[in-house]
Amino acid sequence: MPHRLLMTKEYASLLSVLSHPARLQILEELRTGERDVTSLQEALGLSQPRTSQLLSVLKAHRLVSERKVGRNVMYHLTQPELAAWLVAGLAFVAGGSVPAEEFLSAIEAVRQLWSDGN
Amino acid sequence: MPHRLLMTKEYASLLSVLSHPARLQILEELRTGERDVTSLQEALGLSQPRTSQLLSVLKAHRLVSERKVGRNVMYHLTQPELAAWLVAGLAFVAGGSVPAEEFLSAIEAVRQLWSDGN
DNA sequence: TTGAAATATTATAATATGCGCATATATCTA
DNA sequence: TAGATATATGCGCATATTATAATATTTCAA
Repeated sequence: MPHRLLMTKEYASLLSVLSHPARLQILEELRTGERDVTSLQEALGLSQPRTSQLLSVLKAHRLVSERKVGRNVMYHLTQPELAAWLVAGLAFVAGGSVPAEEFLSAIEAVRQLWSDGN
Repeated sequence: MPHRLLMTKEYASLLSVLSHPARLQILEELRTGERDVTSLQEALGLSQPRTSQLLSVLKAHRLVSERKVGRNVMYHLTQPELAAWLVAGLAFVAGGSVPAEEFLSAIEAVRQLWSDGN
């Protein structure tokens, strides 16, 4: 398979990992540093197994890395710059349309959230 | 539904549209300007109906816009900056690992392709 | 070593997506 | 108007993804 197509496929597969609300939220939580599974689980309001499998998907694509501390597992962004790139991508939500006022403010709110230390 | 979750869902849905090799290729083709359906169809080696439905997905999410010219339909990026953002995202393919030499060069090749006028 | 806490894995039912095929629509040209 | 060209749409099936529930593994602490 030619390089270009290979790349396109790899890239598409990366994007498909990102294209999931809960996985995006996990990345959002990790933008400020390490978190253990239970902490993420509570922040997202998900079950423990669900949280764990979402993390394993992110891990499989090397978006997050783990570190064992006692009986906990701490997760962090493998490449912290990913968070900034994701924030930049928010600009394309709602496409080229003229979005509703409310929607614009929602975008801005989330942008803040991701940018600030919270 | 709170703003934040709404946004996350919207964003995830945008990313899912991007997470498809052929759709990425279409966006790649459009990075330099307008193209009609037949031209895209030939560039991608897809059937006409398939090309058309891929375009309709991109259109539904306002990533591309159309313009009728005679009996042709010309498509273009609604937000041309999307292409640059996608190029930046290539950095995260293969995650934080140390990728094989060959793989790195493939990334670079594609980056060139997207950046240059071809 | 036994129990409890933290995390991971597996099986599975429900749902969504991808894609080929047939067909429809619209526009131009002879 | 008939035919050809360009594009779009609807349907159906195969496959992929999501999410829940049950179960397993690891580690600590008493």
